Amino acid sequence: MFNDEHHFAAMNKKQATIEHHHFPWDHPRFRSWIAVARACQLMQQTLTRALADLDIKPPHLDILINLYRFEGISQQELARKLLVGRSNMSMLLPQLEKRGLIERRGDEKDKRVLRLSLTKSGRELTEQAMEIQTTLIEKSLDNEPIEECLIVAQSMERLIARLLKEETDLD
Amino acid sequence: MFNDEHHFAAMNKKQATIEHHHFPWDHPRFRSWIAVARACQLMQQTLTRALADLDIKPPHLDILINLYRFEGISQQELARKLLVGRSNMSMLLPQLEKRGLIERRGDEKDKRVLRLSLTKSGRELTEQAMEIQTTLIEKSLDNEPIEECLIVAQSMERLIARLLKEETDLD
DNA sequence: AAAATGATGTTCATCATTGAACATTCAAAG
DNA sequence: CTTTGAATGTTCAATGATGAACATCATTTT
Repeated sequence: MFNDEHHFAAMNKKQATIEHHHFPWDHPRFRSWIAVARACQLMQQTLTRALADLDIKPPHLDILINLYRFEGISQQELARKLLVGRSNMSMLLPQLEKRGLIERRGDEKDKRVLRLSLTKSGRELTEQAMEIQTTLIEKSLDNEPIEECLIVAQSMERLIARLLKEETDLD
Repeated sequence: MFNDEHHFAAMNKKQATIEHHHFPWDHPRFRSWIAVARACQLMQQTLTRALADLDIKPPHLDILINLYRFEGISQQELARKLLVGRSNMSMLLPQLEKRGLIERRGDEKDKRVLRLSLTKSGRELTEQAMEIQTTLIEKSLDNEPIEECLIVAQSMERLIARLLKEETDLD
């Protein structure tokens, strides 16, 4: 994946070994991250095809799974968990509601917030979709030792915490 | 990040320990993958803000970096490297061309293909943008030991190879 | 040579996502 | 109590990404 560049092919060996990290792709962390990003992209595309039969897409599944775990969550909280904007939820949730997969009920104490929950058919669809996603992930990662998966998970969670902290520090 | 679910809170301890992996979020690989996906999303958003001054977005940078490394690449090859559709390139490249960042010249041997290259200002902008991206990645990952970065990279590259193979097997 | 197959790039309709502007409602400060 | 500020959800225009249908050009088959 990182071969066949002919740019600067004439650079002599001495320079190439002495002058480290002149290009991004010479940085190990950079290359790691590019791999992560590409893997995510591919997984997303694969999942999209795997979910096609259920007529939902990854963003919808993200929503459904969170409603499955956190019944009565608000749109705002949902958006925060998914790291997307509120407006996005305002666009997607009415679709799911019209399909009879979710319900939106106004909170009694606070008339601003809408509390979300799955309907019966929504819960059933979610279970099917989660089964598909879990199978895909297991199938894709079953060659990776479990310890390495944990290392990856920990790295990513530290990264998430770090980026989120940076973000809130700016506000 | 995986606490506070009140769903099935009444499940007794025996069941919880004996019945493994009834829910996706109990699967270690599933949780790993969710973390990877969220981290990617956050990185993308952070990079978007970091690039705002240069008036380009991550997809443009992906293109520019590849043109920087692989001068004279075709649109098709570029789309393959970026794991996107050809139509996507047909939409984005004319924008970059109008901004004077890239050039598209028809191949002489094969009149179908357009060969892509950076202009002088395109190369300068790319270097600035790569500096920004590299700095962001280094800054975000400098707490992660280099060995763990390599483990992550290898895991991801195996995953990419695997998913790509699955894909071509279907055609 | 002619025809069929394949590869490359474009166009188009569709959809997810975003940020800004807005309305409503709540909470805090005066 | 009133005003001020913040939180929640909606609308809108703009953008990136996709797949299907199409047009060119190349390659292979017949």
